Amino acid sequence: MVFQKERITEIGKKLHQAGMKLTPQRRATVNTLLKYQTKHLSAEELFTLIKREEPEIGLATIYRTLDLLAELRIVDRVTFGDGVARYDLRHENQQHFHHHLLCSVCGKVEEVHEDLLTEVEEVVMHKYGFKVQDHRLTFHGICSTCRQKERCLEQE
Amino acid sequence: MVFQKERITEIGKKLHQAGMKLTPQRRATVNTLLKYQTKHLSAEELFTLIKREEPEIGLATIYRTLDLLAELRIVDRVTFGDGVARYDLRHENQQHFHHHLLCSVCGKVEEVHEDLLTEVEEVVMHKYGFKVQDHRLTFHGICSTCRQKERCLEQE
DNA sequence: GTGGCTGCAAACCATTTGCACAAAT
DNA sequence: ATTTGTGCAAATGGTTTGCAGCCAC
Repeated sequence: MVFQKERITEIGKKLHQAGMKLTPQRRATVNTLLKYQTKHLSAEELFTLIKREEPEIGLATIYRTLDLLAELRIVDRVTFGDGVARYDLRHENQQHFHHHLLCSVCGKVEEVHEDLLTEVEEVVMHKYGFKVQDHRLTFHGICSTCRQKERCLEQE
Repeated sequence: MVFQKERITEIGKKLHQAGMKLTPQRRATVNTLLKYQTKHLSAEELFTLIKREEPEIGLATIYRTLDLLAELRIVDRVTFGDGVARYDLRHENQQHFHHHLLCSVCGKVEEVHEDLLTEVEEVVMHKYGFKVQDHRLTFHGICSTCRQKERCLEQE
């Protein structure tokens, strides 16, 4: 990760603008989020990973940091229907939140970074007078890997 | 609601097909879901309402009924980011789940019943090899009412 | 020394589960 | 009789909160 350092500095700036500090705990949290970008980790999972870097950290601090980062729109909270919140780093300059493909066979979550919804949002604006600021889109279905496996089994 | 009775009978059939009964408690639950179709009620909210019809009912029964109805794809569980699950009746013959417009000012949730995503699902299929079975789409933004209010304030 | 930040433990609260009893077939 | 469903109370588990101490400016 070449960009990691600058990304953290940049996040540090955002924090300072909001009158807050980039403490070691927060740094470690952001670090871990960066390192496991597409993994959709829960607070508990993050806890385990962050401890390696910052062994004294408490789970509550992580929740508080994530709340903070969410408010500053640095991360987004996602839920996939199990009762656990997961945290995704918002990509830089990414205006809208990315989408997810949730495989109902293996549980894997893929990310889709194309926007795809510009037209749909036009419709929502014109037909419903609703000014879209953000969205959450998750497709449930079968991922390519699982589909291939299914085909193999059929051929037996 | 003219259609309510037949809708319940139909749901009763689905239950029987799965080897289960349409008990008074379940009937009351479905009734209430029908009555408050677009309200996105939580289990607790449903509990209060269902009690009017079936005062002896326990909250656990409602959770169990909702699980059952969700498995039979009669209702869908939705979450809007507060940690509470809400339950929406799936419309008859509706292949895909409807979308939601969540107003960040007043908190109101509107429903959008047009599909809107057929093209997007094509892309997901071809580019990612992902076979879509269902989706969850929520737009966050400002509803028409709140936008009008904002405009009035600006003019002062 | 004031204000934000932290760790810990306790509290919270939506949901689930165990169990003994009831209803239906 | 066996299976399915129910109400109640207790347990669960992710998340939040209160608080005393800590750190930086």
